Amino acid sequence: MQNGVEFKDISGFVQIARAGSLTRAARESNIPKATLSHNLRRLEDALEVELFIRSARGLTLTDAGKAYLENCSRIFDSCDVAASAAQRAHSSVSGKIRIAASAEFGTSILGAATLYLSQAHPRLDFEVRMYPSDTLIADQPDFDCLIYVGTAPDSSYLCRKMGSVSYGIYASPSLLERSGIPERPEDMRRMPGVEYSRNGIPEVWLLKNKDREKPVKCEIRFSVHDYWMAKYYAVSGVALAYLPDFFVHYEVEQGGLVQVLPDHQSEEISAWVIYPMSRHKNPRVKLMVETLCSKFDEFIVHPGYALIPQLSSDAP
Amino acid sequence: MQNGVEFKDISGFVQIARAGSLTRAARESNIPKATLSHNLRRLEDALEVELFIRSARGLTLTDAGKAYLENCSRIFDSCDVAASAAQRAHSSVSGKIRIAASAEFGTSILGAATLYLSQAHPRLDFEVRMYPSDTLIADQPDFDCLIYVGTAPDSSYLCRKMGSVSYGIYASPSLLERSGIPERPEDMRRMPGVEYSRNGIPEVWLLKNKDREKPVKCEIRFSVHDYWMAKYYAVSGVALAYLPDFFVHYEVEQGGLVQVLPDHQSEEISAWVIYPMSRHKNPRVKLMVETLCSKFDEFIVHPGYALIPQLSSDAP
DNA sequence: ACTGACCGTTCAACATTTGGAACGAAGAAA
DNA sequence: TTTCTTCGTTCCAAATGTTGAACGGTCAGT
Repeated sequence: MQNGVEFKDISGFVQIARAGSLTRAARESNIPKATLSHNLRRLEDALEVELFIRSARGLTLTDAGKAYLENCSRIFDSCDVAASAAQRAHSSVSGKIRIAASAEFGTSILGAATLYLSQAHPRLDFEVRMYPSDTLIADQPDFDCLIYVGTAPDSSYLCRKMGSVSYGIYASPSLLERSGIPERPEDMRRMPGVEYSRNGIPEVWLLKNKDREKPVKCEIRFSVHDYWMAKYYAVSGVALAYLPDFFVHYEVEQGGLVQVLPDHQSEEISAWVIYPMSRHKNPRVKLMVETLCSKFDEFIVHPGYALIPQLSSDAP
Repeated sequence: MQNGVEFKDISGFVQIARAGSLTRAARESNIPKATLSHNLRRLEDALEVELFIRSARGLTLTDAGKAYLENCSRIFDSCDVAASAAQRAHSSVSGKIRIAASAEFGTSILGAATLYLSQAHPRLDFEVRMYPSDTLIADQPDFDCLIYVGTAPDSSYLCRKMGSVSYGIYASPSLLERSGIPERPEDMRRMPGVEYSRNGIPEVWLLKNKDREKPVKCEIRFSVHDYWMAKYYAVSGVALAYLPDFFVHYEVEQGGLVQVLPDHQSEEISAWVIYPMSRHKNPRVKLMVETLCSKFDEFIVHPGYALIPQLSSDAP
């Protein structure tokens, strides 16, 4: 490649050659004459060839100029080919989308969402990554989008609210049969519970009734950092668990779990889809985000998996 | 074409992609990291595509980046093709060379030189242009080179000395027979002469003998602005003429002219080949100039044409 | 945990490029 | 002839690009 030649020089040359004069080219392309003149000179110097004969009354292509001109369209074509190849690769709704979520959301929302998208867009592949809920977002470096529940995190990411979830306290019918059905939060004091802790900090069971929200306590017998484990203990009838409603939708429907104090629910907690802010919109990511947000409510009630109550572990 | 993309950006991208990291590419290409980083960003913005995934520990090509990279060599190839096409057209010793000279030199030096070159370089064409000796150089705008005798002219042209010529006074044997052979310059006072004038200024007949140079006068009966006409009158026996030696070489050899006062010659007068100074060397012009300079002495004694004495006009 | 090497980005001083206006040359029109 | 128009080039202030050094982040090896 000739040293110092730039695209603008070549494109300026082509315009001058086509227009037949520097002044006309300047008018047509809205580039000042001075600029075109400078750039043309630079091109000639780099090529070590005079492209035009400067007569007093305008420019005339030399033989070398004609030869160059004939080959210029090829240059632009090859650039366009390369650019559109890159853009096609970037913007095709195909290829892999890397998506991460904590385990409890993964199998419910993500399972349903990716299942849906995989059918709507056959050329889209998925790399779904579950991470323990106590992992920091920053530790998941290479993802296209990530699902997060709670307070919106770090500002170096874009957050979009998908919807909201609320929590309740759930127990298996067998547990309630044995210990009785609590009628007030205080009644749970002596009942066994499973505690979910994130980053070592136990989750507080917040319940709201008639605009008053207050923490509820019970006797913690299990501590886990995975909602699946918490649900497992609840379904098994050994503990109360504080769980997202949608996460136990199926188990409730099947009678494996019942909500304790149904009129005491947590606040609505926002569920976010988070994606790195990139300077160039990626249609794959956009599609994923749009889909998650618009169909959140559908996805949430169709968890892919559920725990079936295991009667064998029901009684000691 | 994408707006603002330049070659340096693309070539920087290729180097980064090949080197695998920005730092390594910077080291290998001696372009600062900062420059590569900026240019890469500019390319990505113009393409509206992310070419690399920025992980903490280096850059990784995206699918789009891979697609772009695969097409980049084509871009450079097309540029090289265009550039070398232009250079070939410029530097081939073929095509037309436009050369100008005053008439008396044209048929002698130029005739021989172009004849020689046309045989040595079959693909070289010639456009030979004669002009009256009193025409200004500046009036000959489009020429590759021009032959000029006398003081070196305008500085906006390159001048190269081919050699030198000297002048003498010539007459036909018949004239000398009638009027007698002069033995001193003063003896020509009453003899008829033909005067060459350039730009309306008569040429002075300067003769040098024993380091003393002085103007010679005779009775001017003809005034011309073309050496061919002057020679014509001399050969016809109606006038003395002050002519370049080489220009009458053939006529002297054939006995049509003899030199009057052979030990009185003019100073050596330089003959120049003049060509426009162009920023880029043209091998055709270079060849022409070299040939004229190196073979000047050969060309000068082989004039293409000569005047044959016409006896019919010898006597009234 | 701490250090050290290495990564890409940012910053600010510096260099280059750009572009409106003025210029000089040259044909056309008066 | 003189004037007018059109051409490409040159000038220089403002916009843009370049780049060495400093920076914040990450990882491998103490």
